[in-house]
Amino acid sequence: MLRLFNTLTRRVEPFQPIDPASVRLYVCGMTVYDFCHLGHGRMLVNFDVLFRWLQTSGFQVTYVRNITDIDDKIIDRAAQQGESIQALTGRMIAAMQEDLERLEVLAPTHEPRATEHVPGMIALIETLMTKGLAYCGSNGDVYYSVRDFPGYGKLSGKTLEDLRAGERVARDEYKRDPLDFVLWKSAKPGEPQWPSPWGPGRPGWHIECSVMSECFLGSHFDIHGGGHDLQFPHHENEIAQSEGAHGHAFVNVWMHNGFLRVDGEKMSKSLGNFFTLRDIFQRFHPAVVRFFLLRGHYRSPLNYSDTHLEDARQGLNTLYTALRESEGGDVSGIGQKIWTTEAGQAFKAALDDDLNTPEAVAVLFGLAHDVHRGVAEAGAQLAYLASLLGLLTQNPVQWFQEGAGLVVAGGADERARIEGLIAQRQAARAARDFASADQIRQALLAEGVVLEDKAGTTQWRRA
RNA sequence: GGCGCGAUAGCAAAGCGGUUAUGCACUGGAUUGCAAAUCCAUGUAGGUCGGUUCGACUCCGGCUCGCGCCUCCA
Repeated sequence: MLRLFNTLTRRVEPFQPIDPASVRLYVCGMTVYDFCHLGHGRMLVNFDVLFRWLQTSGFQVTYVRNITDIDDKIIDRAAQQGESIQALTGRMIAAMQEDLERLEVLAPTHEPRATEHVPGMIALIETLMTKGLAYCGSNGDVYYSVRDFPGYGKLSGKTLEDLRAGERVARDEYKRDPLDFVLWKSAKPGEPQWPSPWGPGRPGWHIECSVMSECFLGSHFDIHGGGHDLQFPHHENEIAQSEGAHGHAFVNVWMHNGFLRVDGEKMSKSLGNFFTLRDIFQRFHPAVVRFFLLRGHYRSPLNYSDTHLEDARQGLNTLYTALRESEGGDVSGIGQKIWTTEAGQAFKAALDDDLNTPEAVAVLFGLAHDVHRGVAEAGAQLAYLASLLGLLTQNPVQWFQEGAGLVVAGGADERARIEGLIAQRQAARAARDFASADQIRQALLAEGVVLEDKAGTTQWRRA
């Protein structure tokens, strides 16, 4: 049985969906004003693994991952670059989708955009007004009144007093309480705006998730996820909005993934220490990045460096070597019987234990070992289990020839040239001219091509 | 200042109150015309000080160090 760490209770607990056959999952996605960086990639891959594992576990999963396509940063960035908001967000959404496809992150069931749900947001704010949980400030902004929502702080484990004691709580003359947050912002000239009972304006950030989750999943659903930094205030505020409006529980399980770090510090836009996925993909194959991310537990911090990515690449190559050895691993005929095998059971136990992907990956290495020792079906099991994590999806021979996880120049022409040299070397070997044969081996090795003589033929791969 | 998380071998990273995690790198042997891959065999751990226990890397407490949230942030 699947067990998940629930931020709300701060412990790992058995997962039981509201409806036994299906799971409703919502994850806070991207604010599209820039390219995705590796930290975003980590979050998206982690929840992709959850999505996949829930499905593998037999649940019918409705997965909603929103896109925030209106907010201050988007407005600022568009102005700064002299392009329209739609042009900027359109460009960034396309880039994100390309990045995610390369990372083999599956498309969610629904991917709503904030701008498509403004009427719903206005309706929810009106409900909050009616219930006395929201008020309109003299500046025309509408605020949520946190002191009127009992239980504010339950997700982040903070009390209103704790929060007020913080040095960094911003003062705002229009708010009744410094912790009150904006539900609706009145429009400034030239900014995008929608009509509302409080005048033209645009929604605050938190309200969109309360509305879009309810639209697709109802007002009470199973799992809500996001990065650790969203725990407070974003998710806390979502709870205040949704539970305040509906008067009943909003989400059963809250999940938050740990940060990706650079030199021990959180990778973030504000620190400027981020690496975009597309930059990394210029050097490493996306599969290496995915594998690197899954070698760590989703809740632990994970340090990024080229050395770590290179370690991951070597490890992934070990798995691909086994897969190549087993001739690709014929997955047909595996099916449900995988769960009666030792490896299958260990793999399931690992993922059922709060998505312990490092341990699941260790099972894959065990199978790779079995392949080389001639254990029947080990290759097929390896390919099958790895596919459940979105790993080892490439053809192994191609994988090795196209760069073995590195991005190398050269296409079909380059391959023909290498194979020509290999043919020359084979001729030299046949003539027992080992000096010439070794010369070709050395020349190819110098350009990163490794030759592997085996059973009379020569296989090659990139180092 | 408030709240919380972490400290595992050369590097990365898990589980576990007593039995090999795993990967990368390294060492010896086998194999190979030479290699690569692989196999076999080895080595390197658990911040620090106490406590609980027959026994602790694993539980409890102090200390030190690192990180996060409290402001936009995945």
